[in-house]
Amino acid sequence: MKITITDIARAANVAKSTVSKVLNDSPSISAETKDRVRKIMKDMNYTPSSMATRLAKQNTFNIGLLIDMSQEQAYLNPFFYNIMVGIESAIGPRHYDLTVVNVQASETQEERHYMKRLVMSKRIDGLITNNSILTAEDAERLQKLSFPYVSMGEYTDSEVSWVDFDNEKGGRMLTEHLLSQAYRNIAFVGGVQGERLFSKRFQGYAQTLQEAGLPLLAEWNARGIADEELGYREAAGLLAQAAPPDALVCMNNQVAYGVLRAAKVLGLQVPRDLGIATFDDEPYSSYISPSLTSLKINTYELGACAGQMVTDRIEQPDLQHKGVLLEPEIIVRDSTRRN
Amino acid sequence: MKITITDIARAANVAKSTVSKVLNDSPSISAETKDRVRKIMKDMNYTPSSMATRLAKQNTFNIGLLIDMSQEQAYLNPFFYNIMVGIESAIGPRHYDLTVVNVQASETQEERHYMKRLVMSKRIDGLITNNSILTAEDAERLQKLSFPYVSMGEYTDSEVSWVDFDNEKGGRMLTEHLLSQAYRNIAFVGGVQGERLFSKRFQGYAQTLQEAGLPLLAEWNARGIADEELGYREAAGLLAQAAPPDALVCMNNQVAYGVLRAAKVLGLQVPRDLGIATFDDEPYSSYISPSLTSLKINTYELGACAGQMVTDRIEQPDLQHKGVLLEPEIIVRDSTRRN
DNA sequence: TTGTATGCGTTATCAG
DNA sequence: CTGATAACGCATACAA
Repeated sequence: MKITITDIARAANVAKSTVSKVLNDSPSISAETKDRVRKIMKDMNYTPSSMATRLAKQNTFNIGLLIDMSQEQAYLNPFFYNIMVGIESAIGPRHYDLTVVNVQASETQEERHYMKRLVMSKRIDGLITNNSILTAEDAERLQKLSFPYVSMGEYTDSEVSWVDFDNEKGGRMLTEHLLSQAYRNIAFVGGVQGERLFSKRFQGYAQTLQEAGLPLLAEWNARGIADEELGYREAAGLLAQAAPPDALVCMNNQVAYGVLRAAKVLGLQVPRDLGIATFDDEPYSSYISPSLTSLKINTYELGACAGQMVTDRIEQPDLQHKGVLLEPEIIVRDSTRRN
Repeated sequence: MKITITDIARAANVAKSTVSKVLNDSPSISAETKDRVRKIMKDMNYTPSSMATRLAKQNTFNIGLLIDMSQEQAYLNPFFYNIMVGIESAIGPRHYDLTVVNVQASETQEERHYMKRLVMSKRIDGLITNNSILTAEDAERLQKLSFPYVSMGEYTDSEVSWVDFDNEKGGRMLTEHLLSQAYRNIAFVGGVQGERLFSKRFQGYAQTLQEAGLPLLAEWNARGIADEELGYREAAGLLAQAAPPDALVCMNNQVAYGVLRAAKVLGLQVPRDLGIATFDDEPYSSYISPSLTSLKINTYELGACAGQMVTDRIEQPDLQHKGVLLEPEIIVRDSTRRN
């Protein structure tokens, strides 16, 4: 037997509208009435129905976070928890909830498409996604609806609000650090040609080498899905050459683990014979032996920024789209420290 | 300019109620009418408002997942993503969404208590939480409301539906494995006395030793917050004794990392001089050197089970409460392999 | 300052 | 098989 605004109105001998105004702390209600009604609400243990409020107010105070859960090893998954906490830290205080939604490849079927399920049916007020999920087509549809959304991951194709880490700068930082440690033959391992994430990272690496007047040997540019196996295979190949590299920049930690294994098998001392620096500072990088020099991205900050941006756009619909680049941080550990 | 059920009714020359019945595929509507109305819905790009549907149907098709995001190193956090995917795999096909909610310690304030915010205001139809968040008091309140909820983590205090891994059996499995590798002086490192999780794990360890007729030396039962630092400190202490242990069961991976560090500092060979087996198989256990023998819990399965249970309870309110114990799996790696 | 009437977009209960 | 009308619980313009 649930109690509604009508019950409160009856008990307080006022109109429903008066109770509603008390709920919303309207300035046009006397202090006495407010106190009296509030006391009754408390006594009767009344909580307004969010469904009714939402229908009347035409908003949900709910943010959707899109994830493709079928990609088990996707770029951001190991950091997912921190991202989520970051988002929550930004939207929670503004009274938004976070709904996590699975977007499978099977979603191509009209029926279950998230656009219909979430956006058109008004299940959420705003959307956070990443650029691997949000197609250009969907971005356009969202814009036509002027629906607030933010992409985690740079987005250049169209007018989109996004936040990302400066991967190009990250490539520079890792490479410059290796140069400072007197490594001179530096290769880049992992990453699929054409992939945005790879392109940026590689670009930073390549530019730094060029500016230092060092060669960029084509055969060192190994490419493939960035996992442990690739790291091992490519490193083994590179290090068996006549003039092998003396340092490697790895696309991610998995690749670095593979590289490390290859170095062990070949009897190379890290960091003496081979320097290893990697993108992404996974929680256990420091427990690996030798501990890995890596590029830390503050995933909490990434989420917080995305949450901030999406609520901003909800509350100020005419806001200009913008992209935000966050600064990475290099964590120097044993795998490159040879001074 | 959004279109509603009224627009469709007008365009199709039928009553709103007829359109509603078409939406719900009511058997009392002729096939012709259905086809005609559906075509118009498609032409006009109509999607029903979930807010209105929810208000009318009095349900939300939304499951809440409670997390205390302030506990950064909480037990389940590293596995959070998998748990979430597991939950989604169970509730998604049943058309439920997942809302992740932050429950801070500050929640003690009446105002923002999740009970009011989520349950009383009918923002969700069911709740998944873990036993470190759900107080006995709240459990009782939920029961009085006969609100569907499931605890991840064993729950003995009251009538609660829960799912957990068999931590006692896990303790047995790790200890039995160490015995099979001819270790005889086995200590247990990490865990706070009185903590449910620790008690179960320790119990399995202790019983196995007892059954093998081996002593359980009190001074080896180190206790404290289970992190890397504790692992290092306690292991260093234990291994400096006159009759040091030849194997350690670790409360979690962090502890094991600390133990490993201590062994290195003391110049002990793992696994020859010291066997190390640990609870929880974090993703990078296998990259550690030596790779860690660990107890893997299938976190996806844990989430899937919780999701299954909560939707079952939503759809069958009179279901009996029950507890489910899932089987862990031991992954034998180098840190204990000395045969 | 408070009350009345109407709207939010569906579903559900009856008639017809 | 279809339609009119009343819920669902709250918000809001307009009156009083």
